Amino acid sequence: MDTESKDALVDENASIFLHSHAEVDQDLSYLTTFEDEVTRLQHYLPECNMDCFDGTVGFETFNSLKGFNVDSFPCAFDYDHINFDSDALDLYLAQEAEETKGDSNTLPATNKKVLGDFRIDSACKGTFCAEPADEASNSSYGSCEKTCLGNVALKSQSSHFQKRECHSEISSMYPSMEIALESASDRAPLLLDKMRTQDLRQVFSRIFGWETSVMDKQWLKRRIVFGLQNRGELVDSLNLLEFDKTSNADEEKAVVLLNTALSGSACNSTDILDNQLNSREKHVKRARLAGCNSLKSVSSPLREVGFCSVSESNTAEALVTQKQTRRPTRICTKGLQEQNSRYHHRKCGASYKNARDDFLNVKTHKHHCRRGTGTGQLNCQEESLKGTSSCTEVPLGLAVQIGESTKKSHLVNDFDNCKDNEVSVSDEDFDRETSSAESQDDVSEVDSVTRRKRGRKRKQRHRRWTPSEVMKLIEGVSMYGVGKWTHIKKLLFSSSSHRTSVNLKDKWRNLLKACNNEMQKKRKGEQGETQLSHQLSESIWCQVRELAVIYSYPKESKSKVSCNTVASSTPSYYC
DNA sequence: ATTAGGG
DNA sequence: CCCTAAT
Repeated sequence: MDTESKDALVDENASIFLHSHAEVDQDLSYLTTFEDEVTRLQHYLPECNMDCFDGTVGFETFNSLKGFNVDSFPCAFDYDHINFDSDALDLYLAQEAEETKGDSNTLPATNKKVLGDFRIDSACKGTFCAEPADEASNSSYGSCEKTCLGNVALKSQSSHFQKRECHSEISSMYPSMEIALESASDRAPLLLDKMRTQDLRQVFSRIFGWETSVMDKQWLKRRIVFGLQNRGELVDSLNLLEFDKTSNADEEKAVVLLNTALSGSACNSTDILDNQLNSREKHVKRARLAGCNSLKSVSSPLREVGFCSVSESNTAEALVTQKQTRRPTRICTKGLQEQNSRYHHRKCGASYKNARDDFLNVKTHKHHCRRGTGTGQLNCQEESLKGTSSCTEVPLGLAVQIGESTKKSHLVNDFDNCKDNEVSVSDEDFDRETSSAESQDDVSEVDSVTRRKRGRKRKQRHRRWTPSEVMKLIEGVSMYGVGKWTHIKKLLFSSSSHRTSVNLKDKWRNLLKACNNEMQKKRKGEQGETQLSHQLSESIWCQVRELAVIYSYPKESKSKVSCNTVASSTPSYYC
């Protein structure tokens, strides 16, 4: 590959990535998937250097000014395989485009290896390396000039990683990533490339459910490929496409095949979501390394399950998983603007904010609807439904513990009540926030139905604390003490963007209260246990009690804990 | 920016 | 979970 063609290649990639902001803002479909956000990210890093890819890898923790938050970067691995696919696809498309320039129709076999030969070098412990096995590419690998796209510059600097003791997890991640790469061996683009722009757009609309104004073939191809992948039908489609290709089918057929591949299960994303709302596998693909830097390596068993499923991407199960992982989203702004007077904007979690709102400058409006606003709440929900009927995504009923409603009065609003109505948020928020493998048990069908009836958007503010989260919190308190919420957050909840330090504090407060209630019940001999107490073993309460004694939470101690436990009772009495 | 505490 | 005050 000579210099000239490299430049051309860069240009090709530029056409992939560098859509204008106006274009991005105009077409809401740009904001629908993580992959789009990577694209958007690259607006800011058009030079496409190594760090650029670091950025895509650790998107959540990316800060345009500071680079990565090193602390949490190691936990951002859940996106890696996606990005690999993306970048590999970029490279592939670029090379393919270049090839087809000189050689119109034939698609050299060398194209295939572009994707297939990626390997993840796990030799560098704690360092994330992905390099093309291609020698030619490697030759200019280090330079990281504008050709880095062609070189697949996916390499993180070791220093970013060696800080954390995630090595084992990272290592265990490699197999799945390799598989992810394997499964992405894309021949779909081959066929897609033969299709006219109109066809691509047609396919796009079939996949995503709405028309896009984008005429960029590269972009459309990427979207389609990822759309297929999202629906877990990439493999199937590839098979169809492959077959189709060998049988000399024409473009029309390609469209038909693509549509066919999609029509079976994917044409109505709403229905799909309805049906698959509560599937526990939804989060698998994005299973993150939650708690990977936990000092005691509080491991979530579900994590392994997640990775396992990813590795088995050829199984039907994994297909389902993929299908549920990402889905098209529409950004709803119309109607909301009318409602803005009823809302007020509100800040949100720090990391979240940094990674998204600040950086991307997305139209991510957070609307806040408080109970005290009279008719506001109901109206806003109903009207936003009306005004944005075209984008009424199924509310992904998030976990709300019904059982807790009976205990609501005892806790500090642990059971939250419809405060935020967050719309126009890209999928990733949801995925990210629900991707924690631990939260898989959270989904309450009854509640999701309830929410749906109430016109609830898919964004739920309240996330039930899972037992493992509680355990992490308790562990954190025991290690750092009460009040060190920021430390605990950073060290144990760095991967849980939705758990802020304040949340931890609140949860601890609630835990103390709940713990106290448990004890009172025990004294009375009652057995009416809360759902929470079912999930949390007795040892948990025991730990809470002891910690409550040690650290005696301010104010809380005066009322119940200290009066009952510290003063009169032996903390370990019930243990 | 964090934390405590009320709602 | 949200908000505010205090630090």
